Amino acid sequence: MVGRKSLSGNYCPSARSLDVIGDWWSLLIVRDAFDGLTRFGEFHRSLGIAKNILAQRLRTLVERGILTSVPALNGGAHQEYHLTDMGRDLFPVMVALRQWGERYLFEPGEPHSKLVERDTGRPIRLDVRTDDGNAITADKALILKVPVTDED
Amino acid sequence: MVGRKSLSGNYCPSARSLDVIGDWWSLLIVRDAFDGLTRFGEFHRSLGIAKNILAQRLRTLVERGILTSVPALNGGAHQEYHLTDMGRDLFPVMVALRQWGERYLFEPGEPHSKLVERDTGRPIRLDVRTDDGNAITADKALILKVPVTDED
DNA sequence: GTAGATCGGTTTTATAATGCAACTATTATC
DNA sequence: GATAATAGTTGCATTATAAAACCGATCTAC
Repeated sequence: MVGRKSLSGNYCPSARSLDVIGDWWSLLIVRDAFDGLTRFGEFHRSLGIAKNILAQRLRTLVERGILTSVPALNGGAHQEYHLTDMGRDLFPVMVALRQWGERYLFEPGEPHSKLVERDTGRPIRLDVRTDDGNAITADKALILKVPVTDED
Repeated sequence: MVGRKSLSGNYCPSARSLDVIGDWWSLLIVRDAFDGLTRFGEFHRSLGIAKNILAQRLRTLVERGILTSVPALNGGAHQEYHLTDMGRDLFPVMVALRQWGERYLFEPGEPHSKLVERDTGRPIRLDVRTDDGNAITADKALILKVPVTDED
């Protein structure tokens, strides 16, 4: 292996996204960050990830601008990892994954965590639409490739 | 290594989803399938993936119900790989990834492929909402963990 | 204030996943 | 019927990952 293939030059935005957060652990760490976790040990316990891998992932997530490491809000001497705006904007990705998993990966009636609006308790979901509000399914969509340098 | 950690028993739907499609190549294959590719060689050329890895991924995607392999529509003797309903329902995940990538991983003005409504050419986007249509940002959401067996 | 526990990692070592190239069997093309 | 393309499989080299041991700095209990 000559190192994992990089998709960073690809003109498909999905491909570039996967290049950045498509590895095994990154999105799980982000999920925990959405859940309010900030410290090394918290991620470690929550995910059961090996510590060396966790350290490496946190480092690259910070490098790539998805997390920042800030020097502990509460006087403590440790670091805390917080989502940046870029990281927080992964929210729809998380919701999409969650929605799909709920539908296909749980037995009917099997318990699972739920995502709700904090204030009202209403369930949260997500839909694909055109900018004028029309709901879209996959078959009604079309990918326009970039004109010259075909790549996508 | 004792095999890559399985998250299939996790009560967080996002985690289970990542367990199924969270590896390096699966979502890229699915993206190409959305793009209309069906044959081994097409995926191979499009992704530049090693052939043994591609074969393995196609096999597990079929096993897991995301693709089906059908015996060539046009009399030909080869297999074709098509998205199942389960696979097609990954569409929002793809759109979410695409939208995030467009925003953060391209220079202003840098060309990239675009997703539009086939009939009208209108751009497609996606939003997180409550079931009564209220737009939601990450900070307004809350994950309700499953009651007894804390896991998520 | 010091002994022990906890936190946040790094290092080492073993194994699994990946990539590459070569090979094969089957199917299209001429 | 020869040639090439397709759709893989096999074997080997390399990389990524995991588990466990280790380590210094900090926090806690006494």
